[in-house]
Amino acid sequence: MKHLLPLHYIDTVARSGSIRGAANTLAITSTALNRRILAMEEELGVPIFERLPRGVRLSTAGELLIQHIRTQMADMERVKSQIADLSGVRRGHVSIVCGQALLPHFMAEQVASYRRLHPAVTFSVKVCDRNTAIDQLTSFDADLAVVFEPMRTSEFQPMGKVEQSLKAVMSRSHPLAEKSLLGWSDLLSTPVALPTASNGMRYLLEEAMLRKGNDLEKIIESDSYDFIRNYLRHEHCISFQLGIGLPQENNTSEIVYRDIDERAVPSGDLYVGQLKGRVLPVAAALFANAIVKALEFQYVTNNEKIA
Amino acid sequence: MKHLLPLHYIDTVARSGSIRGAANTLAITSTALNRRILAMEEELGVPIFERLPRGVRLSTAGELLIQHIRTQMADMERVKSQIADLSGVRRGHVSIVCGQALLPHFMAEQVASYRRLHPAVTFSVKVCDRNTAIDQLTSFDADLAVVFEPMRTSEFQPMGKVEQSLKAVMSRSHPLAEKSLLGWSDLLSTPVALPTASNGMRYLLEEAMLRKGNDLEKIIESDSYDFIRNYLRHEHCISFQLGIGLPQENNTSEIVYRDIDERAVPSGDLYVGQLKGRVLPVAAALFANAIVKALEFQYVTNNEKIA
DNA sequence: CTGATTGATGCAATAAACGCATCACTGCAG
DNA sequence: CTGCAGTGATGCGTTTATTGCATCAATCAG
Repeated sequence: MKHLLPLHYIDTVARSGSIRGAANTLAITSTALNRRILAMEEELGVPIFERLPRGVRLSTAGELLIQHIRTQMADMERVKSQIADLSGVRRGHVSIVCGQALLPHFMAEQVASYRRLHPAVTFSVKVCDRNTAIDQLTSFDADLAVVFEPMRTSEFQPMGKVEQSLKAVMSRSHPLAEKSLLGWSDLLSTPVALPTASNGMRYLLEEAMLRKGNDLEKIIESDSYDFIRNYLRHEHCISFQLGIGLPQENNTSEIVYRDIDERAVPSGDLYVGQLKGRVLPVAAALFANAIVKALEFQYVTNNEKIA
Repeated sequence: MKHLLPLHYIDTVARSGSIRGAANTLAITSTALNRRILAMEEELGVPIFERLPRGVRLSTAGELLIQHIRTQMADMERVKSQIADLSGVRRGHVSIVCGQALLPHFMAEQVASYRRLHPAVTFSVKVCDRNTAIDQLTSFDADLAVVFEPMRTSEFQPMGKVEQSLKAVMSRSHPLAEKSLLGWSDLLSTPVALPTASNGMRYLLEEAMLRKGNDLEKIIESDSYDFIRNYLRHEHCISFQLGIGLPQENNTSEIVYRDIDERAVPSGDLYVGQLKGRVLPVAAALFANAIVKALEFQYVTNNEKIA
């Protein structure tokens, strides 16, 4: 959309923190970009950016403006999506942020099955912790967020939730692999590898430790589940995973998953949500419905397994 | 704002119903305007307007787009207002629609006293019935609406309300002028001049007639209070007015106002409100607060008079 | 049919945007 | 302190996009 090109320019400068840098990514010269910004500030009557010796930074007025700009750009996408929708083709782009736990199996399946129905819809799926997830929503970089135990904030509007209990992950040769249900004392008896503090699971575990009054033996901390899972094969320790992140069958694998007693570590809530007050593009709204449905189904089958 | 000039063009064409007509009001040639629209439709992939033999009309896609455009333009005004606000000067423009009853005294006082505080704020005050008031809000032609007994709709978001009882208006020489409180039988005993059906007072009266089972003797119907008030001097009949529409003192006037028994015609609610979900410009929001306060005060003094 | 009105289009004139080279300024490393 | 690398601002010639005029095809009222 041509008319909001100037807005896109400003957005890029705000993100890049420098006019020249933004001009580079926008594939225009810095002079052109600089002049457009000067013209915009002229129109507005106040500077949008503060000029620093090493670039620019949004002024207070710029903060107000950039929020408007991002809202408008996102809303234009929604309108285009709705227009495309009423001409029959369901097209558009859905941008999702979610925790690592969901990515490998659940999200991949969901995206794939949605794209089977609507091949014209494209996706971008980004991994991030629950703090930045909210930021991504407010800056309109993401349409949907799927996060475990999200921070309480007025910006986040839940569209669905499902309870998720933690599972213990360990090598098949680990002594605790003998048991099918692990208690708190079991968890204390072995070293553990944990995700980083911004992770929702970590939050649940910290809370459990606080409540029980004794700490787990943390030997590894990493933001990569892959790394942790591989490490489990080298040393006898355990780690954790959400039920939804488990592969379907694990009979042959070297890595096994075991349930944890609810009384040891309480289960937490997995939320699907969007930015509060925003009207989502058609494709994003429909996909959100789909994963909420899928989560509810997963919840039911989970409970059946328990029962 | 230059970047939303194309949007303003489309809006004007939509309102005017013809490209040439819109080009005329925009002070450009129809060629230029036509081409901008063609370019926009090209970008969008679908036509915005249906081409009729005698002009153009919004297509379905155009309806979606025009709503976005009006939202965007109004929101830009809000941002500009907020930016102006943080640089100290409180400037901006407030557009109000309200029923006839409020205009002559109440609204004039309110606008005047607000402008005494903030001379940089300009006003436009339009009179319309309660149906079109909502339309004016949804099309962003008005920021605020002050209406009596508004239509129930999800678009209207009340910000304050005050109960208003009807007063009877008549010539000083009218027989009923002797009494200080009029009952239903009094109203039946004389011809009446009524506002048109879209008026809120009329709605209350129709409801009262329906409930009582007998009709008032309607001899005049007009959408001009001025006309009705003048007519009262030529024929012995009565009309109605809201308490808030009364002049402060009426001792010397040829026209007098009398209370009506609540049991005859129940009082209705006067609402101040805005478009649901909209964030108002600073000036409009502050002015809304001011008149809500003023209405509450008026309500209190009214009740004191009654007590 | 005739005249008036509508939106679309080819072509030349105009206005806006762009890119290059350069300046003035700041902070950092030597 | 000095030179260097990085930043945003500015003058000028060129390129691109936009505008306006004249005109066409289609439609409708009388």
